[in-house]
Amino acid sequence: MTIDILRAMQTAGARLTAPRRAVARVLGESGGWMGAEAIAARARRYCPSVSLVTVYRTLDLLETLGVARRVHGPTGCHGYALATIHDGHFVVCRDCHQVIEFAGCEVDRVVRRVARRTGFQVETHMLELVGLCPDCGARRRSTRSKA
Amino acid sequence: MTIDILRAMQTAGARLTAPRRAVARVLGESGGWMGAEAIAARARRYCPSVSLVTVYRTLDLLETLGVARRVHGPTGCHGYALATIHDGHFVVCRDCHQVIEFAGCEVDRVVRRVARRTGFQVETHMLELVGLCPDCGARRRSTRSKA
DNA sequence: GTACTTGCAAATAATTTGCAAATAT
DNA sequence: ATATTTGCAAATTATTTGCAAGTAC
Repeated sequence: MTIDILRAMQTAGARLTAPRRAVARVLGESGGWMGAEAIAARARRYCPSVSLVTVYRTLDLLETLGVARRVHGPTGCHGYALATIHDGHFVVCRDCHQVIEFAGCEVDRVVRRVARRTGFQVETHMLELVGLCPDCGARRRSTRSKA
Repeated sequence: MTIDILRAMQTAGARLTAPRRAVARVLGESGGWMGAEAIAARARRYCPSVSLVTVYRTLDLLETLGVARRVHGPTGCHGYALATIHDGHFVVCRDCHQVIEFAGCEVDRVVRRVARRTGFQVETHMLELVGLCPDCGARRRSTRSKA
């Protein structure tokens, strides 16, 4: 996980600095998405001096390299998650922020159909599913039954 | 178009004020998405005093009523467009901002498949296609061939 | 008449930029 | 050695809120 991120940066000719390693590690260790502020807070475990600004810059870099992807909450708030599938999308849990990736090809059919019907030359698309992960779903059900 | 928006507000028990009529009209006349600032500017044609704050508030209302929908540009900037299909999605032109809706049922299959595979209980999803509309696509092609 | 709306000004939130000092290669 | 990267402070952008005055019903 983390290693892949570091390798991607290195391959791209970016320097492997302590702040960047820290952000990569945080993203690699998290099984979900995190906001910039949270990433910065957590990254300070590994690089105490890291600033929020650098986190933003690093996230930009990682997004460009395709190893991290933006998560758009329904409310508009942004976060980032590790991207391991090329051109994938996320299902995100609204409770615990866990994310699971799925391949973009699952929607390609829809994209092609809409493109043909509308005459649009579709270049990109954003898709994100939001709901409850199995754990949070189960927790909710048991909590509700107790009430 | 515009009438439908007014009717929806009325049905919901919201008051039909001049600012709201103006925003509704702007959205109804636009064949694409517009940002809050642009909507405010245009709405002043019909209600000179309308403020940006009220535009935001009205857009919130219209979104709640389901007659307008948020458009999430790839860069994160937000806009709004008229929503005529229940639970639909947009294809948006990155040049002229034109939007065309398509039905949500086109992606339901994908959503169900991913839900089953991941065990997530999917509640909502966001999908947006971005590209060039037929006109802008043609314009680009002819411009490029001249160069 | 009354509850809902508006507009102003100010607050908030999230992200970006200029620039000198620090550092990976 | 040098070009890249960092952190600070300040700027920007987008949106929200408190509140008194205005208005639809």
